[in-house]
Amino acid sequence: MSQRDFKDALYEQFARIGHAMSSPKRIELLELLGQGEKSVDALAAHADLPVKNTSAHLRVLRQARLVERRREGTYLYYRLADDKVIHFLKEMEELGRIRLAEVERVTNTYLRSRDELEPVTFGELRRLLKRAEITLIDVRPRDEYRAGHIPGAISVPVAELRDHLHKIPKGREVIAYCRGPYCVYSVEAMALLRRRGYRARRVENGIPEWRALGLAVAIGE
Amino acid sequence: MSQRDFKDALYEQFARIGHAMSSPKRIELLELLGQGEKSVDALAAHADLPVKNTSAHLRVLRQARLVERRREGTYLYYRLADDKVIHFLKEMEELGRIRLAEVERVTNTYLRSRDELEPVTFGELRRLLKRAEITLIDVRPRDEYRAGHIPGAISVPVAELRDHLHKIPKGREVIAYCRGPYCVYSVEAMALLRRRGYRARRVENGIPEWRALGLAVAIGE
DNA sequence: CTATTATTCCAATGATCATTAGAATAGCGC
DNA sequence: GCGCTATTCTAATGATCATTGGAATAATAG
Repeated sequence: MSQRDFKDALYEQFARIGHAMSSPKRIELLELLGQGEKSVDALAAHADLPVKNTSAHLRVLRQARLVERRREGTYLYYRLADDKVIHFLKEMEELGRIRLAEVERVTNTYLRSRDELEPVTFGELRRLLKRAEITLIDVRPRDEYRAGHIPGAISVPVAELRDHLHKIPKGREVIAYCRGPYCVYSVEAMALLRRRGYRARRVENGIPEWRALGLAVAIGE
Repeated sequence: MSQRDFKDALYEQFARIGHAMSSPKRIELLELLGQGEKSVDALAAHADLPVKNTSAHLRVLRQARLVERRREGTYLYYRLADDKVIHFLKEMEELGRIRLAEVERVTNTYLRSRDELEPVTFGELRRLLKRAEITLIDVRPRDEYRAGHIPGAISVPVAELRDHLHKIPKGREVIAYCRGPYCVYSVEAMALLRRRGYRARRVENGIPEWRALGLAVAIGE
């Protein structure tokens, strides 16, 4: 084997990972899997894709060894193969944020200027939780809450928020978190709460980032 | 703008970075640029590509804002746009190493079993350098040495090693380093030195990794 | 201004990929 | 065994990409 062949073979293997990350839909699927394991069906629904299509993308991710799966009855549940995958994805997004002005532009267009949202950092959140001064709500779908949430948070999926406001006391500040920095659930939740007279803010990051820092995660109801 | 449009636009931006990393040759080019800035010409020679082709790949990398360039006379010199790029590349390779058994296989085929090489870690290298017990040689091309090398190393490009053995004292152990963990220069250098009766080892990582750790780099001759 | 060198742009080719229809599989309950 | 559901596999389509020949550009030297 020549030196050239060796290099070619080596870089080709690395490129498999790049290739897996070269499709917007595959990135979205990985991001969703960062919230916890999910069936093909559920992934398809969240990513707005036909199941067939989702299956094809998962195949590519599986070939790059980024995801694994397990069977339960007729369902196949996919999960990230390693914590490193989320870590890598976050690095990629940070590089995007730094290098690509378009990311900032797109984000500002939809989320308004980020600063207007007065996001809460994890550090501040932990201080506030310790003093028990706030109500922390997890506005993701309930199964994602079950798969892992910040200790002390209560589950109020954004779709049910309007009907469950009675669960949330008015005197205390409400802090919402969801999937991550680009997830809109907490933005929507915050807007609704403020309209109803609550003091409300959102956390700037989500569960995958919380996990990546090695912070404790509560599981189940 | 709907939530769906927002997500699509956002993930499409991130996918630009994945796409840039989805070609083996582009990864090789980034790796080369991790050694220091280089002309299209030089990149083409190192990567074993036609200049035209190299130019096209650099175009893609430039569109993803991973590289920048500067003109000097009729030459264009490309460089990495940010230290984060190398950092990201290294993350990708680590994920590859963990996830892709093929990488191990390819590596072992060419470099023999890695363990046989008795690689020196950066930690050990620094201890040995402090005690001045070894001769440290940089076996990369001379321009890469000039662009940045480990303080205390002397430049002996692997191609010239055979004719410059007189520069290297026989009593002390010789340690060689090159571009990184998959670079074969130091492996070749080590083999030659051992045949000639030297005690020789190689460093397990290279300059990009040294830089990524924030360690001091010497520039020039 | 012309010639020369390094590089890019344009356009066309073939290769690879995403998507999607239709057939096939795997597990389950009967 | 049969029917049902979730998912995958196979194959074909069109879209995108890498590659490459030929023309164009940009800087320099004469």
